[in-house]
Amino acid sequence: MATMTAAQKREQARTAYDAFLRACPTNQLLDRLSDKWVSLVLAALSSGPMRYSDLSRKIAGVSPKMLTQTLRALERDGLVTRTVTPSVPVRVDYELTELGGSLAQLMTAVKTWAETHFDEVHAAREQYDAGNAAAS
Amino acid sequence: MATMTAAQKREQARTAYDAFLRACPTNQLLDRLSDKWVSLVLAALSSGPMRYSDLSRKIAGVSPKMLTQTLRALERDGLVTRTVTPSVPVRVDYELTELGGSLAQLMTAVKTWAETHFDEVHAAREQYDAGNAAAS
DNA sequence: TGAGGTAGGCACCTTCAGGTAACTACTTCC
DNA sequence: GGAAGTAGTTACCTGAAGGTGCCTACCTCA
Repeated sequence: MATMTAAQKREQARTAYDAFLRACPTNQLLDRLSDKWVSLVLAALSSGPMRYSDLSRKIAGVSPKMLTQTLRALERDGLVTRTVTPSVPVRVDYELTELGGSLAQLMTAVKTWAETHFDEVHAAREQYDAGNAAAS
Repeated sequence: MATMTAAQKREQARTAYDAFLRACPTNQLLDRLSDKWVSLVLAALSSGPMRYSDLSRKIAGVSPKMLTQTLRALERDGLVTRTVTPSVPVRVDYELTELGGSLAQLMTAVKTWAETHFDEVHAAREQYDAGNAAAS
């Protein structure tokens, strides 16, 4: 029975995890929030509504595919609104909803934490790296 | 000059992005925080110190590799402490530092947001999906 | 008149994060 | 004496996220 220990345990653990953590709606939202581009788009939009091309310029490193994908996800979750103005060249504006705004505030709080404690983290890193190098 | 438009622009954009956003220390910390396992480990440790195997059981879905990797990263950033007790089988305890605790509180705030607004998000999703299906 | 901008969609292709499995050294329990 | 647990490390491999290029359709400006 030695052959099934690892596999079986893994299987059991996975099942337990699915039931215990994966099914938790909070976790699903957390996953969404931890997306790389979501925070950037949220930050960009927190200074007011923007058009698609404005966003792609402001965030710069984002590919059109990812930008569209991220915006669709945020729109689906009711965090941003997508307003199409059927003018001469079709113009599309994206804007934070109230819900999105409240989330953006939270992200700002996290950002503030990062800014406040960055020096501590940085010091810890240097100390860790130095200790690591010396220990060898 | 038509051949360089896309490539050149992309290059420029990438450079601008690197200088403008990637170099921002806050962004680096944000990246760390948005890690999938970091939040889970933080949540697990917020209820008190735990041993390696305790963590691997509690979080379940995590592989030993990812757990070690996550813990090392957190330790390096001064968010958790790693205490080795050279007892009979080497025993290792992980515990949140003060810094880690403050971050865990922030994550809890985000979690609270997610719990509070989950129904709104869920409603938005259903509406979006329904509208999408009907529109076709 | 054709090049460029606006708002993406589609398909391919690469990369790398993360999973899996196997191994270590030491000890204790059966 | 060997199987199992503790705390990992290492090498290998896959799958999915994300990047890139190419396409549309319409309009305007040089």
